[in-house]
Amino acid sequence: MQAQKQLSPKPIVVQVVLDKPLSQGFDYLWDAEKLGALPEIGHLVEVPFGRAISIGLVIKVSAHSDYEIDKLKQVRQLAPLPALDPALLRLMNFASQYYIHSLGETILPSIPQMWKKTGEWEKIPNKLAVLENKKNKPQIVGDGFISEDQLNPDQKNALKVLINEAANKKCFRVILLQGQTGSGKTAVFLNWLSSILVDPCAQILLLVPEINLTPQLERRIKAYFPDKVMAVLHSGVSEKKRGIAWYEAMTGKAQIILGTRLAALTPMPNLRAVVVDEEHDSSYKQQEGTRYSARDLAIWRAHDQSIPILLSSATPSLETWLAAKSGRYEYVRLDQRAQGARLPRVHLINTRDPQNQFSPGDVGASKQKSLVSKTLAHAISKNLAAKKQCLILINRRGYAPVLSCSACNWLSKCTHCSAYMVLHKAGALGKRSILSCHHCGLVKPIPNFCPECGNADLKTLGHGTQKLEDAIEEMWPEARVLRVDTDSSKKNKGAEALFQKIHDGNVDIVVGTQMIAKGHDYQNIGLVAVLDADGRLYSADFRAAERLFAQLIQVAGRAGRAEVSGQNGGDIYIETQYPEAAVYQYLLRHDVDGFLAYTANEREEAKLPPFSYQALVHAEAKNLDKAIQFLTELKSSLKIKGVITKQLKVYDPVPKTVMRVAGSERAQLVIESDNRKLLQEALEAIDQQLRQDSQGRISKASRIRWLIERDPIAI
DNA sequence: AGCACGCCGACT
DNA sequence: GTCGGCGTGCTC
Repeated sequence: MQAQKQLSPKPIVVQVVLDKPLSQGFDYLWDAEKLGALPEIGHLVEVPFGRAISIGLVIKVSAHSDYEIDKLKQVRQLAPLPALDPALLRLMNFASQYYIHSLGETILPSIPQMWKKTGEWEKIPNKLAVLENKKNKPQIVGDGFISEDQLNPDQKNALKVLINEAANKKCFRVILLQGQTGSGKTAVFLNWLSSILVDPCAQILLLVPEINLTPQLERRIKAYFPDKVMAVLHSGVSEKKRGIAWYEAMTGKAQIILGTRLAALTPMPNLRAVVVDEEHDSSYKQQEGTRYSARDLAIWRAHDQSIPILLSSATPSLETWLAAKSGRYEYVRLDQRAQGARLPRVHLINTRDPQNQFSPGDVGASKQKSLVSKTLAHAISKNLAAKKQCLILINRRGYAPVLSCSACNWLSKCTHCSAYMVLHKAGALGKRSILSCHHCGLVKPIPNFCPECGNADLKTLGHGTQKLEDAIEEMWPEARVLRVDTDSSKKNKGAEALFQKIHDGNVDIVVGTQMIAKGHDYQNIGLVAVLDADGRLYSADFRAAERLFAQLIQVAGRAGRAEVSGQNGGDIYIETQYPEAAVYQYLLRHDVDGFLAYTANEREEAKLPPFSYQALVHAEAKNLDKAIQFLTELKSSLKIKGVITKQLKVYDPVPKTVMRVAGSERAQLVIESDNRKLLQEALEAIDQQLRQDSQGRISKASRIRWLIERDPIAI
């Protein structure tokens, strides 16, 4: 009705997708005069939608619309951005289909917030001009450069394989670079990238896991490429800086794009090579919105654009390792530990063996000492005497995982979730001690009396980092103890400051979660201990052992990093009730390939991934029965339709491990097939069926929120 | 998804 | 008599 002007005989119609679970696009009129440009596929625009104003992406330009043309509204504004390039749009299209999410929901969240503030669009061209003028101040000083001729023979060989004739012509290659921590993988791939960046236009993408991104790596890259522009994209970078980095990547101004999973979706018109560091890391899997795997999408992208991609890891994922073994990927090994650093000695402490435990008769045996085995305590004392740092890991933050009543067995359950509320002592999250639910964030004061029976004697069960910190301080009063976990790094200005303290040698014993192991390379750690390692083995998830193994190998890599001549490799102590378990036995021998071969065998027999492909249908409702019933009905309708065959298995619906979260209850259905295509077709059919009797992602009949997830990492 | 429209229940 | 529950349909 507003396009009532002199309608030219040939209107310009654009189709726009929005960040909504709507599979269709919407048509709008394009007033080239008002918008000051002709439309292109990949343009970011502002459009009226319903009675709101929304942001969308142009995916089609034509002179016709299937909708009544005089009912079309007009595009309100065009972003001051070039159009997203066709290669990126191909990637987005693939991701949208593969992960069963709308195109809009796939593209729009990948665009930095800065570019979606339509009110700012007018001012941006000026701002960019100003920025252009005051640039050229390299804030990062390079450090850690190892030139090609400083590489050890192993590294030189690896590099020779990477830089060959094939590398000169544009072609798709996947290379697994496997080597122990300290074997110098980074130096190898940075030298490889440097051979690609000889082309002044070439862009390279370096993906790193969520927590691994530290100034340390940035400095190192800067040392290799002092004259290149680097764009850094991760959640620690401010909104504005991220927006600018993304823009520099999209316009080709930045040659090096360093970032976490999100960076895999960045437009890079001159992309020539990709590196995925720690390729096995689960943080490459997005767990919200379009649940993509950044590693898998990066491989797809490399294939689509005919460029090489290098996957680097000390403990490759089973998928990658098998592909390399079978010759589907190239396989490059770095088996020598660089510069004479030796592998740490692994010690398994059987906590069921009374010999390893303090007995009441021992001098100074106390409640505190029950947290640490006698064998470990001795090793810590010895290590401290040798003026080395100790790293003690426990995979639970807070003081104690549960509070309980000694009289009536009341436990501190969360009222909204099927989980216990964790006791945090004063000083961790606030000034007062509290109970906190790690699933929904609910915080409660600590009751003085049991809410059930009024008994005043409440006691804690189990222990977390806080309690361990207390115990350690009591056992080694002369030692300087530092706790590193999400809570303590929130209180300080990020984990970085804490890591620096360790670096500077201002700490003797570090207590913390897995987080410590992913931070830095430290120079003076003589001992690493893992308490209650078994915790992760109890999990029902079939990938638990694989994850634990990778974490333990990574942790072990922190010990004895010192590359001082004559240094020992350091010691790693693992407290376990099951020292005979395969994970620990392979770890004892540092036998990564043995463990992977063993795991591959197990998976093949059970026909589990990577010997089959999986997907999940999540369902969330007010109560579990409804969610289960919804999935049961879905399953039986699939059976009737003949979707379920010998080649496509649909399991029975089950409650999720943490069934209740924030007041709603959740169930899931596993779908499995050894045929990728068949699974894909089935998922598309399921999506279509569920959409038919849903609005958005909520079913009409039963008010169930549902979601399809492809290649889940935990089930 | 987000939102308006519309038709039935317990309330100032 | 109305305020508000959430079932239903639409968004170019």
